[in-house]
This record gives sequence, C-alpha cells and structure tokens, in this order.
Amino acid sequence: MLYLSYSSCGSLISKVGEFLKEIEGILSSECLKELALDDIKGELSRLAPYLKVIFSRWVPEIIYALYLKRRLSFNEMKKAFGISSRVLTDKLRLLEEYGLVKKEVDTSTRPIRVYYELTNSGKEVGLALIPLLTILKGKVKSI
Amino acid sequence: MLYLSYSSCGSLISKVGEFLKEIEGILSSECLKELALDDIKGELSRLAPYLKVIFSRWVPEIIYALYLKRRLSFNEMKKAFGISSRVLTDKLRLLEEYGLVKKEVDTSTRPIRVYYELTNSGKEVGLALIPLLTILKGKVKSI
DNA sequence: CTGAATCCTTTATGATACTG
DNA sequence: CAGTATCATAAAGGATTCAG
Repeated sequence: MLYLSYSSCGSLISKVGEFLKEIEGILSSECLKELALDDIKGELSRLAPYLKVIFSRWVPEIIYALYLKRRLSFNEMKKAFGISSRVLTDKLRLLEEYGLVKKEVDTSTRPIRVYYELTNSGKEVGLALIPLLTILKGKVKSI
Repeated sequence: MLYLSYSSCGSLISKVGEFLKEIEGILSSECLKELALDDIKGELSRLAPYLKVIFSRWVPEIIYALYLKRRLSFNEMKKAFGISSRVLTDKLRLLEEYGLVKKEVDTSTRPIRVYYELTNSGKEVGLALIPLLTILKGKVKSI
C-alpha cells in the first residue's frame, strides 16, 4: 500500500468521503433547482484565467508536489517530472504571476540554488486539489 | 451576489473552509514528513491518464455543468460554452470511455435529441471539483 | 439536432545548445 | 544549478461543411 503514499494517512480518505457527502447534501437540498445554465456559464468564464493555469499540463503536479514537500528546487522538480527546463520555467513564472508560488534564491552556494514554495494562496489551491486527486486515485485502483 | 450562483448556498463556502482545515491537519500531522519526492512522482504517474482527461480544456466546465444541471443536451453544452461540435464530441467520447459520463438518446423526437449526464463515478469527480472551484472563485473576487 | 469529416491555425511542449 | 534562446514537432482547438 505504499504506492498510495499519503493515503496511508488512513483517516484522509474517509474524511474526504464524509466531506463530499456533506456538501452534496448542501448542494442538492438548497439551491440547485433554479440555477440557470447561463449563470453557470458566467461563473465559469470568470474563472477561465485560473482554470487555464491550474488545469494545464504539469501544474497540478507542481502544486501537489510543492504542497506535500513544502519546498523544492528547480532541479528537483525538473528531474522528478521529467519536464524540460523551458516548460518548467514557463509554468513557474505563470504560477508566480498568479500569486500561487514564491521563489527564493540562495546565493550562499555556488552555483546558486533556487527554491520554490507555495504562497498561502497557493496552499489553499493545493489543499483543494487533495479531494480531487484522492477521488481519482480511487478510480485508478479500480481499473 | 447572484453571479456566484451556488455560493448563495451560504453554508457551502464555510463548509469547504472547515473541511480544508481539517484535512490540512491530517496531512501535516501524520504522514508528510517521510514522503519522498519519488513516491509523489509515482503516484502522479499512475494518475496521469486521468489527469490528462480531467485537467484538459472544457472538461472541468462540462463536468461541473453536468453536476449542477444533472442533464444537458449536446446543443445546450455547445451553446453554453461556445465550443465547437468537434471538440465537444471528442471530450464527451473521452469522458464516456472513462466512465464518467453516460449518453441517452431520445428517439421520440424529430430531430432526435441526445442527453448527457454524469455516471456515479462522474458525480464523485464533479463533487470533488467543487472545493477547488470554490477556492478559485475566492481568488477571482480578490483581484 | 447530433454529430462525422476536413482542413487549417494556434498553442503547447520537447530537444538541444549555451551562459552566468 | 538555473535558467534563456532557438528550433522543431505534436497536439489541441476552431471553422466550415455536410448528412442522417
């Protein structure tokens, strides 16, 4: 069961399950009935810039890894994901622009090292990613 | 406040907040310490096929809308998202393959209409998407 | 209305080489 | 090590047309 790493946090999966059941209750009971498709559309188009960033290649991986490891260097991520440095740079710059990631340069070494970590805002996103990834992991197992 | 549609379900936002705080506790207390980057990488590569599907353009929108509206026709989605029919077809086929969406053909009308809804598996994903989108909405407001 | 078929454009990503 | 620059390619998406 090691491969599922954080699911060895036994309480997590059941907690996610409980939670999703709760919000399902809220969503279905109160306010879904009169929701127009246009409202949904409007909502989503406001989110579009964020969706474009978050739901793009490597970004969930980066956020997730940073969330769990707290702090990673450029090279650690590059090797871990097998991503080219150009693309990794692009993504990190984008995440910085959106205030989700912050960069710290350690000039005391030679060559210098650059570390990245999530901002508070980025941590929120990382956290909100957990339920989704947890659900998806359940699906992978069942294939 | 209407533009945030389901956030008029007042209790949802606070519930998401509570929950995220709870799992944050679980994640930080128990099992993060010894988690290796390689484990994270392994986990993510198992998820890769799902990540590729879920985290691709239009898919979050489709799942979210289907989750909230329960049932939409091909044309409703096409118009709502302003997506071309080729791409919409592609995405729906993919989601069907992954068992997240099911299709129902109503042949009693002329021309026929085709409706899509989430499978149970798809509903889980839709539900798990809510915390993430809720967090992102908070960020959009604050810009 | 629901697509399948085509074609075409854009974007995203990969590979490689190079610099401070 | 952490990028930047460049080139090449693949993948994704859009527009249009057409048929059952």
